[in-house]
Amino acid sequence: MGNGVAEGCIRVAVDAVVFTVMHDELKVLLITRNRPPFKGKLALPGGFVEENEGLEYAVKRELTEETSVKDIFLRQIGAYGNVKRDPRGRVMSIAFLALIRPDQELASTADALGAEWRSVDDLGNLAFDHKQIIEDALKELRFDIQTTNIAVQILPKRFTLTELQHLYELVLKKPFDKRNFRRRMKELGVLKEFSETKMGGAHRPAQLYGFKDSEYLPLKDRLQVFT
Amino acid sequence: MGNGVAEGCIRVAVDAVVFTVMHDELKVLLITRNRPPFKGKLALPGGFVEENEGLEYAVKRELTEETSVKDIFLRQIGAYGNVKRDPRGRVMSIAFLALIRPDQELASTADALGAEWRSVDDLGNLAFDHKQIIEDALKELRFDIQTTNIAVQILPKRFTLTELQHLYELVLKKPFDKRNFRRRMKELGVLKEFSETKMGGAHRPAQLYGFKDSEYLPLKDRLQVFT
DNA sequence: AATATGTGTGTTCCAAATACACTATTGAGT
DNA sequence: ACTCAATAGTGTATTTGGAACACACATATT
Repeated sequence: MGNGVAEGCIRVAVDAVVFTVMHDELKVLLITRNRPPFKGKLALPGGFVEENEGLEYAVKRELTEETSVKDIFLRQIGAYGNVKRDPRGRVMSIAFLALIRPDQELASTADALGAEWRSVDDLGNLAFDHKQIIEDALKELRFDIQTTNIAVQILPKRFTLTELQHLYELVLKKPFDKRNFRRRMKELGVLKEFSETKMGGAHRPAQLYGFKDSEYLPLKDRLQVFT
Repeated sequence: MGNGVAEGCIRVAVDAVVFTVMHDELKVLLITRNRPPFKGKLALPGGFVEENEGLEYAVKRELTEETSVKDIFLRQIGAYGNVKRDPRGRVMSIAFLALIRPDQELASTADALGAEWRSVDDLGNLAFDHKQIIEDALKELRFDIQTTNIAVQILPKRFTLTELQHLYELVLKKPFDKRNFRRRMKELGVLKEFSETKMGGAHRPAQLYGFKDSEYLPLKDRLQVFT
């Protein structure tokens, strides 16, 4: 300990792990780095936190700067502080998780050579420890989708229960029984039913549903194992 | 963005939320601050991360320096990065959680006016946002005790099932049925039975148990809500 | 009208959670 | 030696909720 002004001063970055579903695959949003280190490699969108901004503000700003994605909900998942994780020197990073609709514009910007959606099963080598961060984020996502209404963020205002089930099956990588899934979802009490139906297919039109709450919300306070 | 060497440079601290159980109460380890800001106030043990040390190393070092508690397991629970959380300027903190045996020596050191155990129900005003951090840590602890073997850290090598149940009841603030508790604990398969019994009381001697694994370990990979 | 696709309801079956009350063993006191 | 107090230890019946499954219904396509 001491009294130095710069004591404990470390460069702090934020990184966003943004998931979506496209073409029946779970995708994560990556950029191609435009600067060393790891120039030309794929990495999570992110960057350094400014002196006068909060972490959540910083990650949203960086995300918009690098991918033009904006106005999304991001949840903090952890701090990565390994001394050697960045070749430039000591840089720690706070990682955030999001799940968004696939219809966002991904503009190229000055800060990155372009953003793209990559399948989580086919990431290749990534810059820094970003592969590890994505793995951790995926675990959090799988947990969150079972215990919060985070699905609000990716689904349109109105969706069918079949679409909802597809999402769950894709994220959790396992099939569900249709009838039981519908029953349980309705019993959770987080959905509202619209009077409209979705026409268009060669089949009976599907009832449309939406979430009652549009903010991130734990479904039950927290899981109880011992009751 | 830019190229400044000090870009994104923020002072980074670590804080330890260390719980134990004493006199049938859940306690948290606090120090009295010896320096401004908040001089004389209670705070979590912690301090600035050095340039060349990892986060976990830093929090262990600070904890030992300030309370002489050492060799314990600490799990990261999150980063606190509010711009205004420290009157000295921009300081963020990474918080860690631990659960330890109550028989540790708490020595006074140069860095703090002494460490003490305080009941979580009677904290009073704390420095910084430490009250919030403790609240969050308590939620994590309640979750962890149900989904990991974190109880290893606080229990002696050998303990009775009644002692184990007391711990759970205290942390989760609810009573359990003795028979169901014992059955489920045994079925979890994380306990081993010793042949010895605990003599001494004016009653039938209790069977002694221990944990098979002594490292922090999720009991099931992660909770499944949708099966 | 036959078919493909998806919706909606009812029933059975099984596993997990819950509720519940007595016996066993020791030490202390007399 | 006997009794009492105190805690350890145990088994079963019932309920509940989820999973699996059968079937009926509605619509658009051909």
